[in-house]
Amino acid sequence: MVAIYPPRPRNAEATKAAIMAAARGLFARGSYDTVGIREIAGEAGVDPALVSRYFGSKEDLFAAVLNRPEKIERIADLFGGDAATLAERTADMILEEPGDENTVDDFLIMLNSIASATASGMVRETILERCDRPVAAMLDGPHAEIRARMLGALIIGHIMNRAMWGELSEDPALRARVRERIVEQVRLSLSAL
Amino acid sequence: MVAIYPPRPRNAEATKAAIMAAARGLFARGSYDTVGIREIAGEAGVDPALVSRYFGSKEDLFAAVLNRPEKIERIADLFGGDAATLAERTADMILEEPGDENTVDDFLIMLNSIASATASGMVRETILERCDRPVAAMLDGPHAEIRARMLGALIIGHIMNRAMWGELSEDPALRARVRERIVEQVRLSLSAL
DNA sequence: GTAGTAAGTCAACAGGTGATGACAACCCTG
DNA sequence: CAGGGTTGTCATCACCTGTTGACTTACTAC
Repeated sequence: MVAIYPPRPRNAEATKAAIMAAARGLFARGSYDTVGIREIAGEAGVDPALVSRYFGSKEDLFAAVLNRPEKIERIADLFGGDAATLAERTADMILEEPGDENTVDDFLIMLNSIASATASGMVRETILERCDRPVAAMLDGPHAEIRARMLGALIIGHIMNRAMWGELSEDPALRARVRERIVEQVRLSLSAL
Repeated sequence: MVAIYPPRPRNAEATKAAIMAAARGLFARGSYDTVGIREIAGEAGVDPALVSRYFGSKEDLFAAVLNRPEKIERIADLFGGDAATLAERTADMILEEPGDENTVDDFLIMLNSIASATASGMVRETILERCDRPVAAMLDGPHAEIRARMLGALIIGHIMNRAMWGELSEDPALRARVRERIVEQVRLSLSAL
């Protein structure tokens, strides 16, 4: 027996949001090239044609995901706050619990598609503007750029590591030790002269 | 470079090698999904059909690139040597000069394709077997696995950083300072408890 | 020189991709 | 009720992908 659902409520706003959410989730687990429009539409429960209709092209959709206001705000909070607690904030972000609105996913979306011919430009620009520049601006002292990049390398590494192998550990005590070490690493990177 | 005259010497071994070299170079700059067989063949100056003929499938070709003996040996040297100088070796690898036979490229091939549906499994296995396991075996003390992973994160981050933004700096003095800092970072990661 | 085989070439295939335009259902306004 | 604009559906296009099989060319052994 097949349940008959109402075809789909005619609600453009909700449809757009569903597409966006599906794209976000899929782009965080695959890359720009591996994730298809039909796959996104299927995950969102929407006709594939609507993706093109509402977002123009796949490229535009990816750009929209990259520039989601929630993401931009979250990253601005992370890199624009107090310099004294940057290391702690960074470590907490890296060890963040999985969830729907996850900063780690925002980074994964960028990192997973950095080798894509189409998306790499956008990704690079976004990282430069949203991450490197704010961090470099926050740091004082010589070679702020290089120190910002070394922090960037650390974050990239830990996030890809986590994506590859899952959470580091479920033991809270061990997690606390790992967090401490990450904080130390970040501090060291930020003081790199 | 490929001589266009005479048309092409009938030499299966050289052809295979040319394909392999082209694939290696392209996979280090793009991902498994973005690099096509026609592109590889073009770069090697070879008919696309020969790629399938000599390597079976694109997947098999990628696996062959992943398991190149030179690469395996290089990585084994890096992670299998003396634990006391591991930090220095790692830093030198990260700051390696560009070249044809570059360890950084070997890592990039793996990292760029880690989000590919087809290649990610191979890549994960390779990293686990060739990097994580040797490092964990080399370390003694508690939680060798986690410490190996933290070193892995560091390497991944620095290599992706370098691929994104190019060499850190051309000033030799600055490079030396950066190297020092990386050595410190690696030491810290290896001692993470 | 000639057969046999290795090496390279070419055209085509099935399948998948992003994108489009015509159509149908719906809702809100008059 | 009738209109128009919005929202969703469907079939299809042109293109690109990996792969294959039939063909031609070159080399080697007899």
